[in-house]
Amino acid sequence: MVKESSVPEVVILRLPLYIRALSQMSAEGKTVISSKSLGSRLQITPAQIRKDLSYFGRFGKQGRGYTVDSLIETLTNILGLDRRWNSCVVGVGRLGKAIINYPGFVPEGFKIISAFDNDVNKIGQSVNDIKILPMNMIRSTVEKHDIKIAILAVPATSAQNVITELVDTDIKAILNYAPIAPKVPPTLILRNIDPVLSLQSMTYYLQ
Amino acid sequence: MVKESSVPEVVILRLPLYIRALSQMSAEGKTVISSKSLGSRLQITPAQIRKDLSYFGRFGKQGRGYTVDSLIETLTNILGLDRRWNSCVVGVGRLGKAIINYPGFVPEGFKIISAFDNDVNKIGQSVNDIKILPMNMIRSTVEKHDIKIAILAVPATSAQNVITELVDTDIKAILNYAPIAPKVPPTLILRNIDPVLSLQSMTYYLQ
DNA sequence: TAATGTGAAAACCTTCACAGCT
DNA sequence: AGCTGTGAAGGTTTTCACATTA
Repeated sequence: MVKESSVPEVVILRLPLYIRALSQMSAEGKTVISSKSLGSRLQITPAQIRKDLSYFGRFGKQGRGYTVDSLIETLTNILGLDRRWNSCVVGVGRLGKAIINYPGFVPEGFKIISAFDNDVNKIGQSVNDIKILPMNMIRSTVEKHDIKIAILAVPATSAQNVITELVDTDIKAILNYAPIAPKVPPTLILRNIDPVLSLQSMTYYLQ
Repeated sequence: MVKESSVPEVVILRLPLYIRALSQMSAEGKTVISSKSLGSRLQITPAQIRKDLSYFGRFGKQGRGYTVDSLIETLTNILGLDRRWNSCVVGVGRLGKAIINYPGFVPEGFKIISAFDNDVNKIGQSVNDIKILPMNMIRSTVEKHDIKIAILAVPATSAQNVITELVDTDIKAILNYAPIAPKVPPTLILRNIDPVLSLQSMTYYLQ
């Protein structure tokens, strides 16, 4: 059987964590760190950090550790975070508005270009200088502005339908806030943000 | 070595998903389902569902499947979702307000009882009928109202400090929205909601 | 017949432990 | 001396496959 990629997904999920911790350390004036010190900050074993990094190359110096800034650069590059990723918000209810407005919600590099909604009263209005467009303009807008990421903030009841619409566009990744487990073709990247699931599993350990 | 619990955490994380899908199916009028049909709705293999359930008992009937409503009840009971869980929001900025206001953000059984902030201008005000209290009242309020869950929506810079404060109260679980990997004692349950990490790992697959 | 429940196998991920480099 | 990079070991999770039962 052919493997899509040889890097485990769990490893990819940890890389942004490394970048974040390294950036803090850089801000604190550290120039070199060991896997041990990075690990203790993140509560991850040093061996795991070294193993994770080893999937991509050999970035450390034996006896010394890693150069903070160059490791940040390397990881940023691996994840493709050295480019700008245009995104859009679909669904401009309370949640959608909060997402568009929340400063630092969307980090450097992720630019929200447009917002879509089906509510006739909302269309034409602006949120944080982003004009709300009708849903039927998604396809053309996505194409025109090279939007690759959709942030989905519609009610659960319409989420699957909207996703089916999105599949038909140039959107390549969906950050889904609707509390459903949507079906997407394997070519599309999907991440779910689902605080309710987190709450509902925590209680098991509280009894 | 002693195992804390014999049920893998991944299994616990999937149970709320099962409840959700089963509830939908129940609403659709289905009374009996097989692991196959439940799995196809959630894109999980039937074997995994059967294995997961087998950690807790034998709930199915060979040749038939599972009774939807009784499985919902069983899982709800296992997770402790048949009780009410009092919670509080710490940090009433834009995000905190959105959390308090968002309908269905907090599902049945999770009741937000109080909100805390350190901003003198906010203290005394109400959001969605919940009065904002000063931080130094957390300890007593949590005790008084039997609050077990804290939803943390403070800025990243103060998150670790607030968590350290929370550790000293009767709070047993934290749903953390701050973009940090906080250190908590192993007695406290922690779940992080971190959309930024999700975005930053998605891009790896978009290149 | 149709589907569960479950040991055993396979796949996957983490940790160990140490050779090797600075 | 100190720390990386990495095969190998160990542990965990998923999948297989089938005996069993309604």
